[in-house]
Amino acid sequence: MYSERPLDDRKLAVLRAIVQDYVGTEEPVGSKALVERHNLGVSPATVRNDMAALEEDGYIHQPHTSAGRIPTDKGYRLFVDRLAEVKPMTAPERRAIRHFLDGAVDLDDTVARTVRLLAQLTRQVAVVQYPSLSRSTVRHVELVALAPAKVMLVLITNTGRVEQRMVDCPGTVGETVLADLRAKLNTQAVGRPLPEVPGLLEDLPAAFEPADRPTVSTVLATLFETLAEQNEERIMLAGTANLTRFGHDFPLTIQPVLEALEEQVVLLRLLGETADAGMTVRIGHENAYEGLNSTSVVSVGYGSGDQSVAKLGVIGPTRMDYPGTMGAVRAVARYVGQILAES
Amino acid sequence: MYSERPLDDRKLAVLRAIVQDYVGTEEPVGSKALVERHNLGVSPATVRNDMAALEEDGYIHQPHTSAGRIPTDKGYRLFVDRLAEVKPMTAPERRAIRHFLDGAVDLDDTVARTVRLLAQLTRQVAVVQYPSLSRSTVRHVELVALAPAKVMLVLITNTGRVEQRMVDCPGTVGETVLADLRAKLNTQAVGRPLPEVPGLLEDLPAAFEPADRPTVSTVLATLFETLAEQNEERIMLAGTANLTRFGHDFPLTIQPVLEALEEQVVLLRLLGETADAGMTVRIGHENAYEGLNSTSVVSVGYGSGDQSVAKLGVIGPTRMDYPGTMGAVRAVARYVGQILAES
DNA sequence: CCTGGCACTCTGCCCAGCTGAGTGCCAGGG
DNA sequence: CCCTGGCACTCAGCTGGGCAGAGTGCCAGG
Repeated sequence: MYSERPLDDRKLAVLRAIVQDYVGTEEPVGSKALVERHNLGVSPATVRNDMAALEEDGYIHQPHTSAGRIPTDKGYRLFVDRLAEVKPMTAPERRAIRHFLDGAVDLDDTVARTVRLLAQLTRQVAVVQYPSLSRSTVRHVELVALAPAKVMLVLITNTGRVEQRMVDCPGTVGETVLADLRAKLNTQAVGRPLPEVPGLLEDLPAAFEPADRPTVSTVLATLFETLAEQNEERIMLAGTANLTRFGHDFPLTIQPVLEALEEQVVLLRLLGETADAGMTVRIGHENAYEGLNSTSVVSVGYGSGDQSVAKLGVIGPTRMDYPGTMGAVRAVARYVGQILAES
Repeated sequence: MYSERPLDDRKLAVLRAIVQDYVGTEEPVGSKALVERHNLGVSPATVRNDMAALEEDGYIHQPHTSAGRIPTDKGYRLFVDRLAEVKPMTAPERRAIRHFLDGAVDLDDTVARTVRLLAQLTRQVAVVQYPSLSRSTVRHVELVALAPAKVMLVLITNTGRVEQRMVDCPGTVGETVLADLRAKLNTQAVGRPLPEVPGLLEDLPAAFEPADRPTVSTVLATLFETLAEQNEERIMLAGTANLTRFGHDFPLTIQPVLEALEEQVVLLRLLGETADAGMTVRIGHENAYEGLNSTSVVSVGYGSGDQSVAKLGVIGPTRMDYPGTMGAVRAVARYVGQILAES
């Protein structure tokens, strides 16, 4: 890479204007239109020179001679990093968000409302990850005998998530043993982060009669399995209908995106790349997944306290309203966090 | 409506050939191409006469003069009712279905696998409704004291579905009362269909000490609420990426469909219109929901025994391979039923 | 009742020409 | 040294005419 001259303020202003106009009109923007719409204080000819410089540096691009300019991924990147301010939600908007999310009755409902809200606010595709097991703590463990040798194990986390598994025991399970195990499990595990639990319970079978140990071990094994099942991470989607407003060249753009959205794995990885703190914006080719090369992903972690337990975000065309989208994503994440903390 | 002459066999054969060709090529089919591809044993001119008759009766339609014919909704309807045989799955296909579904570990997984499988087999959008509470029976009810006045209620159905609710009780709940209530609930409700349960338990508070009755009533109220929550019916979707192969005239066709797919309510109503027994095919305008006017829905009930507990189906363009789609839908429904019955 | 022949009607495509937007470059002025 | 107005140039997109091909409807004859 050869060294680039630093861009002076006016060139930055021109780039900002180009991004704003292009996002608004979806059409390549020319020098004349630019000076008319923005008070740049210079003539079109001057703007043209700046544009030529911006193009040489790779911030904008011309679809063909005698067309206006379009920002490149690099241009959007600069815009996001240095030229745009996250647009805060207005007070009524905040109230509406708050109100909408407050109506939720359980975790499923909270996530469902969040994802719909986000899709509606940004008019793009919204993605919300369920609070992941790995960063939650145990609220309660319950054991229920369903049949002589069949026990149901229920794990409840502090985020309100409930996981249940059937356990087939090696022999009949006495109610007293079950009660004992239940009590011990809860005393030792409640309040602890999920990943720590296996270590804490390792020696539990030793506290039981030798005859009961196989049963205890079986139950523990299932519990550990449940705890470890990272791949059980779930995701909820909304706003796919907004894809139709993506661009004019349809099937080509939309199909890979729809395919990506069907793959939980892809979405999880996508959200996984979100930095733990602060908002992450991945523009166009910055996305590892090829099908999303012409989309941008704005994502952020959310959590019930200071720590983030899961991620959420939106997926839209690279040509999106970054300040507005980022504002909406941030606001929604903040409120979901509050809701989770309260419940 | 004026009386229509009965269509003779050859006209029916012509209609069948038109449907088959159009489904294959996606292009209006003309008389010459028809006689070449199918052994109709007559000349194009004759076919033309038949086509004119079919058109007059509204079974086919000409986009413009000097174009071939396209089946109308009415044409597809006749085809489905009288001309098509459900295409059974081949033995290897059946094995693959069986094998794929057998790998499921719980209800969520079963539904997820089913919907993906269906989408893949039909290359269309697949919809699967979770086994609904209303037709299931109670397998177990569990009560867990989480805090002095906080009880968790867990309801498990014979289809493997688990619903849990938090109950805030009016006062501290003693463990003995809870155990008593738990026992009574299970004795009276297990094995009963969900809708019957409220009637059976109505008088339960009377069996307790007056002091405990408010608690018992509160728990019961929550239980009944859970039972009644029909709107909790959930649906899983897959194969939306297949929408891109829908037609050439893109955004217009696809957008209303995507919007419909986002609305659980619409999907539920759609599946709700499925007849309880046998397969239902709704073609084009036969769909009540306007956005799906250019799509067909093939749906069927499935269940763990003789009775259907939920519905599943696919949504595709009216121009779809009906015999193949119907075969796939029927086969998948049958196997899911078996899986549910076994678990 | 079927068939071959024929005239007719369209759509889709190609080509040419025009228009307009937008550019790059240059010479002149603050 | 940077900005500006002017000017020639390029090229996508639209328009209109002309052409080819597919497909039809109708008719008279077997």
